[in-house]
Amino acid sequence: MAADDGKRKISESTIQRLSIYYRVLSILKKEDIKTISSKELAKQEKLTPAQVRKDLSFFGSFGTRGLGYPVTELKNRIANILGLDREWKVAMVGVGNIGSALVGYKEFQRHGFTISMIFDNDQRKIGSNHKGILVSDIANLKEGLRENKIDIVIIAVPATVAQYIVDDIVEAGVSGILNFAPINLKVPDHVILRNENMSMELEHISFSLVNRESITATKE
Amino acid sequence: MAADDGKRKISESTIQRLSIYYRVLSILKKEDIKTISSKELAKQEKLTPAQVRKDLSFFGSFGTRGLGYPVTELKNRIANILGLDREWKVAMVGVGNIGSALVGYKEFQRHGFTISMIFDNDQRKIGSNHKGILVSDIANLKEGLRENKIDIVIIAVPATVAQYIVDDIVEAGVSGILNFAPINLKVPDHVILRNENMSMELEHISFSLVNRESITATKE
DNA sequence: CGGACTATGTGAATTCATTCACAAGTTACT
DNA sequence: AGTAACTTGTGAATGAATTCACATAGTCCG
Ligand SMILES: NC(=O)c1ccc[n+]([C@@H]2O[C@H](COP(=O)([O-])OP(=O)(O)OC[C@H]3O[C@@H](n4cnc5c(N)ncnc54)[C@H](O)[C@@H]3O)[C@@H](O)[C@H]2O)c1
Ligand SMILES: NC(=O)c1ccc[n+]([C@@H]2O[C@H](COP(=O)([O-])OP(=O)(O)OC[C@H]3O[C@@H](n4cnc5c(N)ncnc54)[C@H](O)[C@@H]3O)[C@@H](O)[C@H]2O)c1
Repeated sequence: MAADDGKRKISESTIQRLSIYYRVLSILKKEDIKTISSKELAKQEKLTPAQVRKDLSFFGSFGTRGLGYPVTELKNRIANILGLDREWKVAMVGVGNIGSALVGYKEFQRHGFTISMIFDNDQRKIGSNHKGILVSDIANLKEGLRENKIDIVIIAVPATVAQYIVDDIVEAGVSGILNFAPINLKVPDHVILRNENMSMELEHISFSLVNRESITATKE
Repeated sequence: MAADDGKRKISESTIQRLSIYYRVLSILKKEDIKTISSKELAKQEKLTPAQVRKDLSFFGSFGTRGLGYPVTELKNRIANILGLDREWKVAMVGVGNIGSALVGYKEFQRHGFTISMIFDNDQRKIGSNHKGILVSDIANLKEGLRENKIDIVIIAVPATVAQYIVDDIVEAGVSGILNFAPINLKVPDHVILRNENMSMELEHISFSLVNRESITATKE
């Protein structure tokens, strides 16, 4: 039977959870644990066993009844599903506060995302080295992305210029974008765009705090 | 009728969207636009008008039929719902790569989140200044949080020590935590914990890229 | 002031996601 | 080999979120 790569519709949340399983499995593997049941896997991350099994079942059946899932095998299989069994070439655009923090982030490399190019428009930065990567002139963005066959671009420039840059990135044929600017970028349908908006996370916290303040609300 | 603060169950996604509406409304206000319809508001962010109206309807009815929503009023109301009409006292724990980027992030301040304390365990950093904030010794974490009545803590320390620090934070009575370490932290039910996991976002992108590669997949 | 138009607010219908519950496969032990 | 104990994989049931569709209420302009 051919590789299982139909066009099933996988929900956003299932994808998120696959990442979570992957992380847990990596740890289990390091601890030299050979198998894990859906029950255990679920407990670690406050999910339900049924959910774990259902998520995995979308992609095949990897477990052994009565025993559980083989850790290493499942980890590899999830890596394959998530596309972590290959190297992704990543470029960073904007190497200011957040950009330079991210360039040095080990976790990316560990999951197969290699940042190999950096672009900026600041003359003082262009030509300099950041963690061993030469900062290129933003003027060369399109050619640079094409020549280096970049798969994914991380946007870490001010919101005001982000759309222009995204347009170039799309024109250069890149179809994966991770955006840190707090703005809704417009991209064609075939481009995968994800946004990381930290203010929104804080706002979620403040909402939750406000809407449960009653717990401690002793009048005055 | 008294302030509308029942215990309705608002979905995660509605809360996220409120943040989005808030951002759009802020821009509209700056552009001096007085009213906006659910249709327009939806279009800006690729949502449906019905969804906008439904989201807002959970909290009351702010619109005018035939006209739309009054921008300033709605913005203020959402600010109130999200708890952005007050100041939140925030502390940063760990001022390395990501921690120091975040300390200087203007957007937080603009939404009412004021970072007023920083903790670290690195002797070279303790006592120094980061964007005008004195770096305190992590040993003083609990007292510091209590004395300064910190509402929310941002965790930007290595994953290996994050849980210990969270335990202290919880003991200190803080009930909002934004975590950047790629680890599942355990907190009591009354504590609001949100995780920001950037690798997961990249993995989401690679998953999507792999699962639609067929589009450009001309065999070799 | 009246009629054409516009847009809200919301039950009802639908779609999507999670949980239940159990038949069936595997282990482990005697 | 037989049996007790586990745990998967998955349809069916439930629950949650989104979308539909329309009655209702306001605007706007001549
Ligand atoms: N600082 C944070 O912690 C943080 C957190 C989340 C999101 N963000 C967002 O990330 C983006 C960058 O934030 P920052 O704090 O790093 O800002 P920054 O000003 O420190 O960095 C921006 C960088 O982009 C470069 N740049 C500006 N215009 C450019 C252009 N046209 N082409 C190429 N490069 C250009 C600048 O030279 C600078 O190096 C902003 O959109 C911000 O809202 C920042
Ligand atoms: N660098 C990034 O772009 C990035 C992105 C996302 C998430 N993260 C996560 O954020 C965390 C920090 O990453 P980083 O790159 O800033 O690392 P870093 O090593 O640059 O910074 C960590 C800081 O925490 C301090 N620290 C260590 N142990 C401590 C303790 N017990 N008490 C108080 N402070 C302590 C260190 O002194 C240092 O200042 C990690 O968990 C990392 O996975 C980093």
